[in-house]
Amino acid sequence: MRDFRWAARPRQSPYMSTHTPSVVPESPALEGLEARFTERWQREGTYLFDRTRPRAEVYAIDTPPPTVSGSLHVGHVFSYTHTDIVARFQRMRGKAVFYPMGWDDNGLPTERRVQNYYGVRCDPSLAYDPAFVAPETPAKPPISVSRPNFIELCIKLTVEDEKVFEHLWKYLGLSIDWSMTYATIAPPAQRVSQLAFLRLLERGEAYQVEAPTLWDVDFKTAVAQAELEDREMPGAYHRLRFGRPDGTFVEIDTTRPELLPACVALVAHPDDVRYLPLFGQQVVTPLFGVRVPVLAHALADPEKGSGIAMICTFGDTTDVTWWRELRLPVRAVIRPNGTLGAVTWGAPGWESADAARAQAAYDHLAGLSAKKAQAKIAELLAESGDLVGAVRPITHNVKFFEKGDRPLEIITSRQWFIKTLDEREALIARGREMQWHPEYMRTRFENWVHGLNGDWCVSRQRFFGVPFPIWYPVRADGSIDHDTRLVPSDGRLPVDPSIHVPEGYTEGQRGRPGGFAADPDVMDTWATSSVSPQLVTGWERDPALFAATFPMDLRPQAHDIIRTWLFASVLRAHLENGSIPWQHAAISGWVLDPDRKKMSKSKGNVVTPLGLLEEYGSDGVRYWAARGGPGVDTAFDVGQMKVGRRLSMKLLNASKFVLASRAAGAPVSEVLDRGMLSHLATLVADSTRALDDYDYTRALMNTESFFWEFCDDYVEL
RNA sequence: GGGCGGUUAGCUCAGUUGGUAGAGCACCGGCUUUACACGCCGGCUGUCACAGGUUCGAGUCCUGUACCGCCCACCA
Repeated sequence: MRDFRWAARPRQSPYMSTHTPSVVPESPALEGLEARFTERWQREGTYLFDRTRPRAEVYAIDTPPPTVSGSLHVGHVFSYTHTDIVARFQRMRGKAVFYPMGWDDNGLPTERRVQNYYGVRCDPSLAYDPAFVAPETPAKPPISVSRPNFIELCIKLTVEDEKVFEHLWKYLGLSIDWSMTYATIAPPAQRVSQLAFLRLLERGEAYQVEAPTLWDVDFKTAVAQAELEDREMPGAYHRLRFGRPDGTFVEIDTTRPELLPACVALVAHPDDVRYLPLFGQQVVTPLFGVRVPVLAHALADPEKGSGIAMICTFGDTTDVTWWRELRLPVRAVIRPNGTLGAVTWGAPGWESADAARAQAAYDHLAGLSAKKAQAKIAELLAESGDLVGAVRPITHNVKFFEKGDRPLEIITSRQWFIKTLDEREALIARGREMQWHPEYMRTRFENWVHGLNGDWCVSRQRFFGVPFPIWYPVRADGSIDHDTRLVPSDGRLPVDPSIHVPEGYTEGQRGRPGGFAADPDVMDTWATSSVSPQLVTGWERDPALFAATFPMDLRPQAHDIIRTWLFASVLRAHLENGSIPWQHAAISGWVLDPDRKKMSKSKGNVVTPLGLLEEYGSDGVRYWAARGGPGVDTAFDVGQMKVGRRLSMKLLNASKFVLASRAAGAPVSEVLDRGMLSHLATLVADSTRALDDYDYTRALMNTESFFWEFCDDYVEL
């Protein structure tokens, strides 16, 4: 009990105030409590962080900044309630709780929403128009606007979205310090993202390279391994025959015959006796007459298809591995928009035994999407007799960008990467420095780190995000010297290189020979949100605050973004600060609908949270949320919210009774009283232990059980 | 193919070192006119997914299987 005495608190209890007369209402009600307490907490600064306290007395929380352009759903209410329980517990323990809120407004979801909401498209080639005003209703056809204008609209809309979120969080009763709110697109966040990036660059931990990259053909941007998902898609095996020097054929199976013009080799397993005689020989591609070598590589699976595959630049990530390890040339046909580009057969790199025939065949394909080209080339191959047997439909997993609509392609492009592959063991060690709630979530982190197969691609060919603070000199011939980087001094950050000018240059030199060119890309949304611990704790901005709050205590988040946000945050703190970003990672589960499916917008089963809060009371909904332990997926259950609402009413009524009948200052002598107090002491000890262990569910169960006994037995007696 | 969770009353879930199966909701029956009908008291409900094993004793530990969910993988 001693832990809960009022004197131990840094400031007034949120629940008692000398400013409010302690009049016990005639008939207590839940209605209106949210608004009343929101107002009072705001007025009294109840949850303001006390930055005079030393690190040991601080509990710092790295709250997830919700994507404001996304929809609010009960999943948010669920997990943010869990964090709030921890925050309130730590506050009761006497800690100064550092509990800021952020808004994630970067990225594709915002761009998509702005495009639809205003009827605009971003055209980076246009100049900024200060007089531009968005139309009242979405323009049709969409108006093209410059990147700065587009970003203005993104900010305008996200500000509105943030108000809706803030109202919900306040109504829900989250004990956040609203004076420290940040937005991931605002200048302070941009500055930290850019500064941290420049530090990576200085240390050689970020680099730029032109290489095959996973690419979304609709968004026309590179994407990272962490943003991939597999989807089951119909496909079809096509068996193609390649000509051998002796006039016979070798047959290969492929699901992507449209990449035949991009074929650079055939490959089979080195131990595959069927193909031993072929290794080192050359074969000729059908239709295009390209001579390609037959090579051996252990990744080729003798069991799959005919056991020999064509390597194309690039059909999938295995092609990239083969291409790299077997040192093959590039013959790229897929363009960034997903169509087959123009090719001059017979030109260097496109040598053919029969260039005229190759050109004739290819002209049927040029300009088509991969899907249409596939059907067309199947026709052409059938006509030429090079398609063996019938096409065999199958269902297989195809890689998609998680927000994308068409399968990913692999396109060679210039991208920024952060070194991760070399850090794998160090990251796993960092993961072991942290405590995970529940513990088994650590395994997911380790599995992900072990499964990394490349460095982290952090550049995106998009508009609404943090730009790379980089320019390049333009050579006398007008080409861009990507190997020389012009970087701004720290004091100028944040910069937008498409608006600002590198030191020593004038705007008139932009894009001119002898002048400069801006890096056109923005950072991946995770590249910016992964420095949220540094951003909120005042890294390189407020040394005293940083010393008092970093490394932080808690990162609460959902398990589906362990591979993205959590992983990236651990990486950034490891590289930048040589430490873990937080001591504890609390991983919340999902809210499942009654059919045990994840509640999601696409399934149309999302319930608006504010409506629930109004119907059952914030306390009723929080009660339901608190029953879902760390990591545990929890069913959406209004029955439990009703129980929570009843419990809240009971609490008010019992309080009314006790407050109306309390005896002042009398020593406790009755056995009945002493027994109750003894049980209470045990409850407090157990609950404190449970909450220290992030087991708020157990604390709730025990406390609720005690409370009912208190009412039904002790109060009745 | 690899990994991680889960499977306990009609529903939602507890069950901390192995010691006679629990709560809430729902259902049924009573009660209650001043804290609370948003209440109180009582009752009904289980091959603890399945099969082996360890043990005096297994919901709990071990092995395997099935199903559900999630994550991952170099599925031509």
